[in-house]
Amino acid sequence: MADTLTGRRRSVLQETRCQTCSLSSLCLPLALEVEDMDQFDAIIRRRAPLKKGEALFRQGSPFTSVFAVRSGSLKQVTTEGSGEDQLTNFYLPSELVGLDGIDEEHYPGTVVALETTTVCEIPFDRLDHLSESLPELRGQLYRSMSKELRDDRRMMRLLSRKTADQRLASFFTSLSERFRRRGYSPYSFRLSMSRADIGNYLGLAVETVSRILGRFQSQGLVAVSGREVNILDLPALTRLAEEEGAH
Amino acid sequence: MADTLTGRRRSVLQETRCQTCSLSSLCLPLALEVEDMDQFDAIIRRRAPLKKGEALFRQGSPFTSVFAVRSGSLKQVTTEGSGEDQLTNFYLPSELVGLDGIDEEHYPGTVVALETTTVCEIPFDRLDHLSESLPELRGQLYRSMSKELRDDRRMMRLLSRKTADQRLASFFTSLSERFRRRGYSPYSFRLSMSRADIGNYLGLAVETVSRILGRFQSQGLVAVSGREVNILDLPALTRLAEEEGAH
DNA sequence: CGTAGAGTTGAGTAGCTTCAATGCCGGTGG
DNA sequence: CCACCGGCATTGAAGCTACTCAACTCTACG
Repeated sequence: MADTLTGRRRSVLQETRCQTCSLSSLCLPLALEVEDMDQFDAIIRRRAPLKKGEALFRQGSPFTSVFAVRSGSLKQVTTEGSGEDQLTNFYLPSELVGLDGIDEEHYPGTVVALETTTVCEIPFDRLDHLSESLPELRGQLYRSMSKELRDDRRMMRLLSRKTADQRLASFFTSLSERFRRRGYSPYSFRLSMSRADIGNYLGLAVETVSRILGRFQSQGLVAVSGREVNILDLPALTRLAEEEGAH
Repeated sequence: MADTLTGRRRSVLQETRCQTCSLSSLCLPLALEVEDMDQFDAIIRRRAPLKKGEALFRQGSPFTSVFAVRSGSLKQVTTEGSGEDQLTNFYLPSELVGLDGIDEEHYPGTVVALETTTVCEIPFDRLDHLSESLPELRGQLYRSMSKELRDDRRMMRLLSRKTADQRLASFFTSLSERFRRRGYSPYSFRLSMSRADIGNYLGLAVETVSRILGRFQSQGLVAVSGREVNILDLPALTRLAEEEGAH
């Protein structure tokens, strides 16, 4: 009785178990059996929601955990030397944050919530240890990192070969696809990041982002109102994003 | 007797064991004890040397193994859609090739030898299995991937915020550092890649690479003759590479 | 010694940046 | 409740970086 009460209280408070989490089919424990998932569940630490602008962790602080996004979104920002910040990633629900901190023992960038955001904290030493006895978990972890590597390569390609138009088209089609996979509308969504964030991420000046958004709008590709986005012609955007011959 | 003969023949032929490999302090088995290294050694497959221009594997072929570079160098090239190739990485001895193929089950790019090159093939299923019982090996694998993630982020920063001069300065300082760590001269080395490769990698036109090399030379930063490079003022190059405010 | 590919050099230009001014929206205090 | 303020976003004009195109030279290799 005490048990069920506690259980119920916890789950009402923060929907606290992986098994009942709507993201479990996308998240790290994806491949696990029920009893294995319990083990995994046991090492997770829930966190109080982050408010917009709050940091999950800061660049240089000691690496202890990776985090799975439960709701909301975040950005990762790296400050190097004297230079300005570089925004290296946006994170959506079910994605894993902090994997690039494993070697070097500290986080290589600051991760900040773009809106009210909840995350699951997964202490890395315990995750590593558990991955010893759960091959599926280990595999999933390898796959997550590998996927991030491939995404990074795609980003390099974007930054070195694509025009500003193609970059923005890629940005929208990629977001659209990510929303679709998570069960949201791929055509209509709200951007949680500012134009400055988008520009920084894509290697463009804010003004350029703004101008091209305007052009896309007049071409009937998207309808943008502030941070509200409606994708009107996804095929055309996709074509534009993949198009040959930049420069 | 038969045993020792076989052993001797193998080691003469291709210096076949991790324990006698001069790279072991940089390579994957770095953290392993002697007896563990034997286990690791047992799963490695040696390969005939690749000639210049030969592919280690091609984009889209099934992912089976990762490879450790033993000598020589390689480039990774990704062809996407109709667009041109994108060169995403150069690999030097002790570095691990193919980690971005783990998920998706096929290699996301073609890897080609830039000169005569030898590699050790490490079948991934056996590596994964071995990593179950060898935590140090597992940790090293996580760290390798994590490091690659961080390097990618640095590359993104380079591509989106740095001027052509800064990119080339970064390229030289990074190469210099990598040679130094491997026990070669950080000041004098031979480029195994063409100007076109460098340009593709750095997101610059060949002509731009050539022009800036000329300028660096006239500024007394480097002496370049064909593919032979002498770094004359490493501190200045480093300063230039890290310098504030691009664009 | 000749040729093909690699590398250099020059001229003109496109695309994006920078600087500057103005418009819009959402939150806060009177 | 409304007016004001500050940050975010848009728009315009001018400038510069790096690209393209084109011609030429060098170098490696048969």
